[in-house]
Amino acid sequence: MTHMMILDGNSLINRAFYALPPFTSAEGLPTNAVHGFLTMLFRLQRDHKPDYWAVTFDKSKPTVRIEQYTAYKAQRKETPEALRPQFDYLKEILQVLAVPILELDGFEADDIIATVTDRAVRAGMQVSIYSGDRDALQLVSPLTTVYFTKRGITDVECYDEQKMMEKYNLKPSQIIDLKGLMGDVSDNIPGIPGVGEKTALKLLLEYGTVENVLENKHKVSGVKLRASLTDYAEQALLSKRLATMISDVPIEFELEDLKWREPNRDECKKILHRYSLNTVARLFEQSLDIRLGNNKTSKTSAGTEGEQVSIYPAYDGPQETILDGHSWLEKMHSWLEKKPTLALSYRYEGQSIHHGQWTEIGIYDGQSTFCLSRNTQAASVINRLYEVLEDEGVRKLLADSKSFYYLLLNEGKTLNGVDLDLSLAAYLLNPNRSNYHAAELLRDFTSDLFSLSPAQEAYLLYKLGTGYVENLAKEGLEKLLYEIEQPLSKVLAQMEKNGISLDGELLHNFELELEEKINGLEQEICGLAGSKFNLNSPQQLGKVLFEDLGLPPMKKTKTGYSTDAETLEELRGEHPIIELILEYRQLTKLYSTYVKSLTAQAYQGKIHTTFQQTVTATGRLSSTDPNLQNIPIRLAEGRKLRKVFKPSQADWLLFSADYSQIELRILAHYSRDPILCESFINGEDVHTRTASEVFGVPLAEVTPDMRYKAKAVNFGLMYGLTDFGLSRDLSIPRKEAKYYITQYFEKYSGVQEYLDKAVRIAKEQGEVRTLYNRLRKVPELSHPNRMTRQFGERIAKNTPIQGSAADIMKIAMLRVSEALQGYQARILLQVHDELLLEVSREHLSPVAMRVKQAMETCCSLIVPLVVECKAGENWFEMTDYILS
DNA sequence: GGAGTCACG
DNA sequence: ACGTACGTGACTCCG
Repeated sequence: MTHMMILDGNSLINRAFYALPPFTSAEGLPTNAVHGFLTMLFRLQRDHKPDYWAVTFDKSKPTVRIEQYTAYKAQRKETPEALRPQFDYLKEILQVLAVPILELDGFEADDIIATVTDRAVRAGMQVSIYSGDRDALQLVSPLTTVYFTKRGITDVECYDEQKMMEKYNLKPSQIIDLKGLMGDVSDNIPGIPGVGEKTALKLLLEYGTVENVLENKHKVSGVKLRASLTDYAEQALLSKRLATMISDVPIEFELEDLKWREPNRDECKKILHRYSLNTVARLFEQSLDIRLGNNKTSKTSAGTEGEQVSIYPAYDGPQETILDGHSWLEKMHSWLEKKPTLALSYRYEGQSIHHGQWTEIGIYDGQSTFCLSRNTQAASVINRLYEVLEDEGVRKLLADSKSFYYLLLNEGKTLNGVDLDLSLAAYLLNPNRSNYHAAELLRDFTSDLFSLSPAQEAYLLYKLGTGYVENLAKEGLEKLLYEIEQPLSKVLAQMEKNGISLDGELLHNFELELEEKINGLEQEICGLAGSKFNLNSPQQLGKVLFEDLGLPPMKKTKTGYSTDAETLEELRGEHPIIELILEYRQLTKLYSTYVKSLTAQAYQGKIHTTFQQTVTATGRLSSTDPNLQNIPIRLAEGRKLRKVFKPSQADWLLFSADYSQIELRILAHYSRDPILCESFINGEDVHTRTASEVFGVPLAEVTPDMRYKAKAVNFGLMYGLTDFGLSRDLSIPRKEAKYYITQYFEKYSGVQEYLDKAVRIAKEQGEVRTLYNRLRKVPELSHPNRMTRQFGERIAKNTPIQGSAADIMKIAMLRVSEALQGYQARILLQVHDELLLEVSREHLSPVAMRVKQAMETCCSLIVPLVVECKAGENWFEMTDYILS
């Protein structure tokens, strides 16, 4: 059985510190606790050979339990001077040892242990927990054993269910009841005064739980005890809650992150000797040898070794079939005839997909696996392969189809007949994963991860697909996948391939201009400050402003003074330097993030971004390397940068089509609020109408300021508006903000009802859905921390809106892409609610009409969808394009 | 690698 | 009393 070992770092390092005499490294650093901990760790590695392991730590941030009970752990002594730095030494060493560390703000090591245990047990693993804290005993189960340090640190006592019954007459789940009654001095959990271990155990033997004890308190013998049970009932229940480990903390990790990995032996020895841990270093080598040696034997003689067999199967598919050129042609001929489903995997060379060439393609055809290498095959075979790939009838299953489309586009070929893209499928099933690469997806599925050949990978993807298809059906995600995401990846690949052209000369001029201005500002600012310092360092800037120049600090960050634009804006007028710094910030941002990076990333006059289809939790796309979805527009200086984006050919134009107020329209659709719907149906300016409603004045009397405020309310709505947020954004008192919100919801009561309902249903289901059934789980909604729960509520309000807008735009892109067939026009970029195209002048008129039409009709809401079109010589000079 | 900052919808 | 609007990506500093 697969075995996971979890060590409670805090608890064990404390034990080690007190158990060992103080000794120090050659440099004089205290190392006794580190020594003790590592000795234990290596002995465990040697004797138990974990398949997975992790060390958990508390973070210094307040824990969730403080919220419930402020005295929690209040009694705890300060960490001794000699122990404090050892946490960092240990973490540093663990990193080199390739031992995973788990910690999370706001949660104790215990909670993380509970969470990891829960996940591991669900995955069928056997878990051993090492701790000096008796709390951990609540996790004991048939699959989970707790090792409790007795004397010293390496001397441990093993607790399973039987042992607990023998020793305490308790089931694991009753540990929290025990704490609830007797409390815990070290954590300052009160329990019931006068109730110690003996009484508590007696009560629990009879009544089982705290609740049941309290219910039957009249039956309990002893006047004093009965009185205590009455007086401290609440306190007992609270104590029980405090003692309960949280097994669903939002810590991000994959079980596979915790897999035992072989560390770099030399690096490990080096760092251990640096801390003068020579004995430990010897133990390390010994334990590593045994761990590695054992690994080998368990692989060759799985089953006889017993313990070390993974729950996942090792690769058990067909051996790769080797074909000569002639047999390849025959095989591919038969595929074209019989139309099997092919699972594909691919490898490529080159720094990125955009300049890459595929090198190997692994194929599984339902019976045999193959691998085709481009270098060793004749052109005739490769060309035949392209025929297979382009054959719509030969269905394909693969991961990250967008990249494969792109690699084929590089060859002037394409891919047809994609049945299942596993990356997209996995994304729809859980958009919160961090990684959707083939290798990563297969980690859920097989223990053989390191040396998969393309052929083996293809076979495993095929098998993985079966489970995905079932789950997609269960979650109702098939249409979204097959009709939206999968076809879209082909459109995206083509957009990336198209790229967008840059005016290199103009860009260079920008660069020179900015350099000059920035240099000037730098001089001026240093002059005013009276010293030379690094303007890019918020820390140094804070010191100059708030210490040297004595300006009043407004906000603080974790690390010091805040110097963000909002803060500086308030200080404008206090000192001439402020204005210059704001300008410096603006210009350097333009320079380094945009001008410099675009210059560096241009390739033959074009920029090819990557659209990420599996990144956001809401279903939006994202754009990277470079990000072309955040090119400046709001401020005039930045906006000018858009001049450098131009059509790729003479006599072509850029054309943009953007959805007007798509998110508010979706809100209108969801809520069916009469006023909001009427606004859109009548084609009113929605912010003006909101202002009129909120301020109670006729439409004609709405002032720009009123409209501005109403607009902020409308935006805020979709994010889960708070008075604080609104007041900050509008620089108005909170009371005023609150008043607007109240007014808004009074008028737009349908919106309020909808948002409340959205949260209620999300809480019931633990998830939210979009118009096209896109799924996002929201575990935050049932989180013990209030802040986290409120965050979950905002997600529940926002995701259906943002996500539905994303769905609609994706459908629109498919429709637009079809509508452009036969025209001199290409889609270049998508910026969430805007599509940027390039089109020949000649075809501008019909293309504009078709694009607008496609976007406005691709989804039918109870309010109209409206698209606004612009055209121009570059992305700056865009003027409204009125359809004739 | 995290924190701070800032660009976009 | 506390910390606070949703979703992203990139650059710079600094330990």
